[in-house]
This record gives sequence, structure tokens and C-alpha cells, in this order.
Amino acid sequence: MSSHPKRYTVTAALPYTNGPIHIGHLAGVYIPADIYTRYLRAKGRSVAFICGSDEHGVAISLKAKKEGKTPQEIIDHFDGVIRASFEEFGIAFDNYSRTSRAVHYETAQEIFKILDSKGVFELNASEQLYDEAAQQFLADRFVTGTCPICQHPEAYGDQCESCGSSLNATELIAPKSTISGGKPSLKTTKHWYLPLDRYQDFIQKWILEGHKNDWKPNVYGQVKSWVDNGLQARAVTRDLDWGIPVPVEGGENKVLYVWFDAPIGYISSTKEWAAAQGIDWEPFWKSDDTQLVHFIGKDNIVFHCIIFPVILHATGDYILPENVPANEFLNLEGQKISTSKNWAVWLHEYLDDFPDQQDVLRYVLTANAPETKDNDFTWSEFQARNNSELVAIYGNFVNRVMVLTQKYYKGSVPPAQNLSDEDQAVLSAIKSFPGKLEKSLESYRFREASQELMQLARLGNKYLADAEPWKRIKNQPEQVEGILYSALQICAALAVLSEPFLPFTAKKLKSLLQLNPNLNWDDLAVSAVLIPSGHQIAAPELLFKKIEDEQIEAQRLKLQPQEKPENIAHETPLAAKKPDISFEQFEKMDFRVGTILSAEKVRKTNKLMQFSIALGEETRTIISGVAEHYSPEALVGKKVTVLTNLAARKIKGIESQGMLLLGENKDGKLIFVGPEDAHASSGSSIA
RNA sequence: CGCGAGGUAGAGCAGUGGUAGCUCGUCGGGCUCAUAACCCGAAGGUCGCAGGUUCGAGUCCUGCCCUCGCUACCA
Repeated sequence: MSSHPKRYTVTAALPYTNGPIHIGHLAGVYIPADIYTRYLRAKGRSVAFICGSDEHGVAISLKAKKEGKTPQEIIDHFDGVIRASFEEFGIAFDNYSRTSRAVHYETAQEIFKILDSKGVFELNASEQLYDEAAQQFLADRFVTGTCPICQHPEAYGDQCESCGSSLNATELIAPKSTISGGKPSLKTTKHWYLPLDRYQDFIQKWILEGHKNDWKPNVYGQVKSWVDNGLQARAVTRDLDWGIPVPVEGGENKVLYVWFDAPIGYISSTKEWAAAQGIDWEPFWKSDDTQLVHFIGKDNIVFHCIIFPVILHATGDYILPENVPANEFLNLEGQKISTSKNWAVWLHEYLDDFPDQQDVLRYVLTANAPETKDNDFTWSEFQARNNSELVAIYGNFVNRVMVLTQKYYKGSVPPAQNLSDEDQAVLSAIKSFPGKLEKSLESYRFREASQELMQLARLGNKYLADAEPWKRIKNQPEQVEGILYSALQICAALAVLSEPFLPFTAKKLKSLLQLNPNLNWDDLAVSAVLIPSGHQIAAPELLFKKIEDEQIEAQRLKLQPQEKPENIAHETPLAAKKPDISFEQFEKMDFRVGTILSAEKVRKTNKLMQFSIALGEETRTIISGVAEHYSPEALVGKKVTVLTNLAARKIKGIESQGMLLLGENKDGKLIFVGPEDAHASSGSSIA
């Protein structure tokens, strides 16, 4: 702590503008980043807290096409929503930019050109699906078709969401362009590749050897896993019309890969901010006495620890992140947060439902932050943390002190002449808190820090309970002066130390105490007087209010996946009818009655189940994606319809020799198509 | 046998070789200044399972099981 960097550049992951912000984003990235930067400012450090909207990429153009809008309309809308909710929530960015702004185009293109001129890239040609009608290449997510594994009719080009298998777009049966609806063809295209393999040593030395002990295990382990498996060259351009044009010869009709341009957004946002401040941006990215920290979620580790650093390193004189404290994920009531299933708590809705209670959500998400593993957010915990910690411990302590001060001394801080040993002990205990908090905060342990803060309020409550000023006022009034004087010092310390965690509360408490605005973090450890005798404080006012069961119940109800028939009908139409086939084609298919002899889940998969099926004399192994709908035991003995002459295919190393016929009901549950009649015998043919 | 992280009281977490801890919840008591708040005490754990190393293992080694991620609208 004796020496610290001259300045800090702190980034928070750029939110992707195809949806609003939810509690997962807040807990994983924005709250920890905001706490960290508020703390640094409280210590008087020079900080640039940088963020912005990430507005390129396939998902946005897909969403735009699906909703019949332009990408620009989508990003303008969500940039507005996100920007406003961050502002109201108190995430105090120094600059919140957009990757669609000119400064970002220039910056990203310039870095691309530098890398190109240094000969860093490799150019490679490959075959990709091409939509003749739309005259463009199709990114994986622009192709749907029948999954070759589970026969799900709407698998994407990179993955089937039904069985979870990873796919190549070229493997899909009957691929279809989501743009024109037409059948794509194969066409050769070339792309610029960042040869990460050539930077293996660089990553090895920098992270695996240099940050073995100061980076979080999840981050370090993830990087190690990538490096141990051998880094691969990665294409950094795409054949799309939405994005930043590739600024070199041959780059016509191509754009930068969104993950190439997005992190550069940190740099362009810094430039934009510095220009507005009238200062030079370069020290924030190119000076060795700057500490760069990226706050991200665990899914971004590879981009921030490998790809972006390689870009910075290869470009030239940029510094590398000092730390990348990635958090794990937050679940909601035991389930993964999901936009499409509307399983989320949206920030803008929270702000409407709980006005002026930003700090409650900040506190709950900090106290239960997924720092070392995935954690669960529940509304009952939210209520409990508010009612039993913020209200009962913190708010109540402050209120007790203020009410007593009002009652006994008309709101004037009493004299400190007759301090007992206990009073002195409390006053010196206060001095130890800034150091404890700093230790936690400097090592990115925000959950621990928030609990240390709460300990200060606990200390206050215990002190009051032990000292019993309400009893002593009757016969030892001079001692009560010392007690309330000391208790008020705790309140003042709380006001200052709370600022990073509970900025709204800190502001309110400072105003209630009429605290000297010059009192700062570092004073707490040295100054004996935080709020002087004779100082007048305001009338008591509650800092937090109880959250009632009804409010929690209302939030829970909100979470129920809402049945909106018109929307569901619109969003999940019946599977499109397939083209007619001839009787001859149908006749080629050999359907038979099969009996399930055994069933077991396929290891390391969610949805796949391996069956042993009796077909008369013969027994076959068949894989089917039903594990989420049935337990293996329940299926043994069941009669099913089997397509027996489907070409065998290896799935997860197991050869599947046929296919089970399944239907899907309106809830999405898979139903076996099977002969109900117990007399249907195994192996008999179906026509 | 793909790789990474996690699996410690009802819940959330700390604890990396030396008598299992913290917060919330539960139960009992105290107090009454305070938002039925606060303070004290108690109950509650075979530290995922099985082996091994060690005088001694939650902590080190080996194997296995489970959860999450690497792979989707997600941070």
C-alpha cells in the first residue's frame, strides 16, 4: 500500500445491446467494478472507469431481421435503456461510449491496419455457406436445418439447442438460410486470422509464470487450459454487412469480428473521455505506471486474457492488464438466467419496482457475489439481507444513535471530555476498519469487504447494548456524553466507508450528519475526531425500509414464465411443413416396433440417452435426446417406433444404429411415438 | 477416460497440515434507545464418496460421483 500505480484504467465488460441489463450482469461485472473504482477515488487515486455499448455482431443483425427492424434501431433502443438504467443505478462510469461511434471505428481500424502492416495476420481461405438470393455468406447463426444427431428441425449452424451437440454449419441436413429462406451453397471465402499459436510463449510467460499467485484460480485455470491445449489461429474478420469494415485491400464486404472490435472499445471510450476532459489518453493505455484492470464474467476470460492481450502486445506499445478478476455466474431461484425464457430480474424493472432502493440490490448482489463459484439469487434472500442486515443492523444502529442524540442533546454532538476505557476502545477500533476494507478491496474480495463494513455497524450495536446510555442518562449523564460522542464517530466512519458499496446511503447519511465534505477515507485511520463536539446533526430519518412479503411475492409471480398465447404463437410457430416426398421415398424407410431393454444417460451430456432396443432377434444401440424429459428407469420395457435403416452415426463416441420417433407436445416435452397395444411384437414392421 | 472451477452446519460463505469458523435462519434468555429492531447463549457439520501419505488431513496424493462453465439468446 506504500506504493501504488500513478493511475488506473478500469474497464467493465461492454454490455451487448441486444437486451437490457439484468442482475447477472450487475453481480458479475458492474457492481464489483463500480465498488473498486469508487474505492480508488475515495483514496484519491487517478482513475478512468471505462465502458460502453457493444453494438456489432451477428446476434444483433439476427434480432433486427427477426423483428423487421434495422440493426441501428435495435442498438439505439437498447443503448438508451442500458445507459439510463446504469445512470439511475449509480454505476459511475467516467465514460460510457458506443462501438458504433466514429472514434471507435477509427481506433479499431487503425489497430487492424497496424497489425496488418506488421504482418501479424495470416490470410486463409475456407468454404462457407453462401446465400445466393441475399448475396452474402452466412454466419453460423444465420443457418438453420435439421440436426444430424437428434433430428431437431431447427438446429443452428454452430450448435443444436435440442441435444446440445456442437455442429458445423455444413453438417446440417437440409440447411436453410434464415435471411432468404433459401438453400445455401458452398463458396470459398478468405479471412484474416490472428495466429494465437505464435504467441503461446508470450501468454505462457506473462500469465502462467507471472500471475500464478495473484490471479483468481478460475481465471488462471481457464487460461492454462487453453494454453495446454495449444492456441489456434482465430479468424478476426467476418462476411457480414453489420460491423466495422475491414480497412485493408481485399476487405470489401467484410467486417471485423465482433470480438476483435469490442475490447478495442475500451480504448476508444478512453479516447473519447480524455478528449472531453482535455487530457491525453495515451498514458491510460501505454504507460507502465498505469494499472489496467478488466472486470468481466467467466465467459469472457479467453477474450480478455488471451486474444485482446495478444492484440495489444502485437500492436506495440500497449500495457497489459494487471488483473482480470472474472466472476462466475449468478443463477436466479435455482435456474440459469435466460432472456428468452424471461427468467431474469431486469435492472430497469427493478428500478421501477423498488424506487430509491438501489443500494439494497447493490448490497445483496455484493454480499452474495459469485466470486469463487456460481451463486444463486433468491428473492427471499434479497428480503432477508435487506430486513435483517441493512435495516436491522446498519439502519437501526444509525437511527438509534441519532434518536438518542436528538433526545438528549437536541441533535448536537456531545462533548468528549469524559471518555471511558470502553469509549476509547471503540474509537481506536474505528481506525482499524479502513485498513481491513482496503486489504479486501485491493485483492478484489468485495463480498468480504461488504461484510467487514457490516461488522462496523455490528460493533456499534454491541457497544450501545453494553454501554446502555438510556439507563445511565438517569444517574451518570456525563458518561452518556462520551458514549454518544463515540457512537456518532462510528456513524461518521460508516458514512465514509459505505460510499463504494452503498453510494446512495452514504450520501444520505453524510447529509443527515451534516458531515464535513472534506472528511475522507484516509482520515479515518488517523484522525481522532470525525464529527466534532458541538456539531449539529439533522433530525433522524430512516436509511432503509423493510421489504414486505407482498413485495417479494409480487416479484416471484413476475418470474413465472408468462403465458402470452399471441407471443408464443408468434415466436414459436409450428415446425414448418417439409416439402412433399414421393411414396417411393417413404417406402425406403424401414419402421419397426422396438422394445427398450435398457436406458442410461450418456455421460457429459444433458440431453442424450443411450438405449438398447430389441427388434425381434436383433438388439441395437440407439442414442436419442430425451434425457431431460424422462428418467432411464421409467423407459425400460416401453414399446417404441424405430427407424431402423437410418445410416449409423457416432455420437459422443457411441454408434447410434437407428432413430426413435418422438413427438413434441405444446409444452415442449418430447413424447414417444409408440404402439400402445401390448400385442405389438418387437421387430414387426410398421407401414 | 477432453479441459477448467466448485462440492465445508437448513441457506450463503471463510478456512491449504496441528483442538472445524463467520453471516443469515432456528431455539432459549436479556434489554427497551431503536424500523417487533438490538445484545448474550444454545442446538445444528462422519468438511461429496473411497483409498493413500503423515505422529496428525477440510487442507497433500490417487480414483470415483455431482454441479457449473468452456458451447446457446448470457457476465
